Amino acid sequence: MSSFPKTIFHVDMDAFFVSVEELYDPSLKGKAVVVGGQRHERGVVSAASYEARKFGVHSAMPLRTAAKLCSHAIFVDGHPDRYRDYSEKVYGVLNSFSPQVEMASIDEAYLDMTGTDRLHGPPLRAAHALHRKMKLETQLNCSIGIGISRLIAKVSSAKAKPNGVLWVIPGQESKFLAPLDVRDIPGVGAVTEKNLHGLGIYRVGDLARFDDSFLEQQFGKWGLALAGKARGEDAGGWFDSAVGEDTQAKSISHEHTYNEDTADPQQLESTLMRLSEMVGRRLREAGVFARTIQLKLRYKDFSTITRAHTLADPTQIDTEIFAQVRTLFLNNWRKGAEVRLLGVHASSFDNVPNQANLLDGDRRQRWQQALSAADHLRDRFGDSSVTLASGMNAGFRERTHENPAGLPGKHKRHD
DNA sequence: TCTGGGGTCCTAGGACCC
DNA sequence: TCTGGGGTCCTAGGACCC
Repeated sequence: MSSFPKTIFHVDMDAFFVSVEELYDPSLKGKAVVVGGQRHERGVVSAASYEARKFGVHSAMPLRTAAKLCSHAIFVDGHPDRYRDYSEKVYGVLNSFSPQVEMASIDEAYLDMTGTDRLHGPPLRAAHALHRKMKLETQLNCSIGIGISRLIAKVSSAKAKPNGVLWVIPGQESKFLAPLDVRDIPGVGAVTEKNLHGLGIYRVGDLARFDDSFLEQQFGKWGLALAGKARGEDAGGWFDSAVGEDTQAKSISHEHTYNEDTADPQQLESTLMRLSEMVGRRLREAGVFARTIQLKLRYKDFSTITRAHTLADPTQIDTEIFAQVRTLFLNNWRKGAEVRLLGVHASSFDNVPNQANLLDGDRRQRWQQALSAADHLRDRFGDSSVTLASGMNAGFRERTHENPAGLPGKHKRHD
C-alpha cells in the first residue's frame, strides 16, 4: 500500500440496457420491462427494470421464469449496437473527468481520481458533478461509489443504487464492510457463499476475524485474497492492477444455443462455420493470431464438454479455425445425440503469425487480404452480404433470413 | 417453463525437459 | 530400474462477473 490513499470512483449505470431501451421507446418508462428476449424464448434476462424487479425478476433468470413471476412485463429483445453506442457516450463523459478511466464492462467503469482535488474539488463534490454531467449528456442515471480501493468503490456503488453517490471515508473501510453479507464481496458467488456459511461466516465482519493462514488453508490462494478483501484491500488478481492499465483481450469466443436441439450434422457443421467466421473476423480486427482453438459442446441434457487443440501455426483465418473445430467436433460428438449449444473459442494470442514455412506464408497472406476485403464489405452491407467459398468445401452456410437491406447476396470467390 | 453469451481467473493432472 | 524435483506447456473443468 502506498503512503497516501488513492481516490477511486466506481461508476455503474443504473439498469443500463433497460434505460437505453427507454430512450428509444419512452412508452416503456415506469413499466415492468425485461430485456433479453421474448417471454417464451430459450434464454435469460439480460436486464430488468426496477418495476419488474419488485416481482422478483433479475438478471440471468430464465425468460420463462420471469414471465411467470411478472406476467404483465414487457419483453424486449436486446440491441447490443445501441448499448455499445451509449457505452461510448458514457466513456466520453468519464474521460472528461479523469484521464485514468477503465471500462470494466459495457456499463461500469473505474476512475482514478487521486490528486484531482484542485481541479474537481473534494471527492463528493466531484462525484456529484460527474453524476449531473452524466445525466445531462447521456440522459442516463448512474450510481457512484468512492473509496481508497477498487473493491471499496465497487461495493459502495452497489450500496448507492439507484441513482446515488456513496463515499467511504478513508480509514472507515472495515466499519463499512463489517455488517455486509459475504455475498456482497465481488468474487463471492453461490459456491463460496455456501462454503463460508459452512464455517459460520455470514458477514464480512465474521470473515475479518479469521487469520489469513486459516482462510488460505481452507480456500487456497483465493482464501488469501478473501482475507484482504474483508479489510477493503485490492488483494490479488485483476483488482491489484492500476486503473487504466490497458489489457488486451486474452480470448475471443462465440457460441450459439439452438431454439430447438438438433442432431443434424449439416446444421451443426454450418453453425460451426458461422461461429468460426465470427471468431476469425474478431481476431483480424484485433490484429492477433490464435494458437489454441477450442470447441464447446452442450447436449440436450445440459452436460457440457470442451475440447481444445493448440496449433503449430497461429491463425486468424476462418477456414483454418473451422477445420480445427470441425475435427474436434467429429472426434467428440456422440453421433446422433441432440445438441443444445455449440461454441468456438480462440486463445493464446500471438501478434505475428508463425511463418516457418515461407511458401505457405505467402498463400496465407493472400487469404488474409481476401478476408480483410470481405470484412470491409460486411461492414458496409451487413454480415450476410459476403460468403467466402472455402478451399476445403466446408463453406456451406446455415440458411439465413437475415438480409435486412434487401441486397442481393454477393458471393466473393477467393482464388 | 428450466438454465444466453461474452469474458476472466484458478486448479489439477499429465507430458515433457533438465 | 522401483525411481527426485522443479519448471513449463497443454487440456478440461469450474467459479464468477456483467
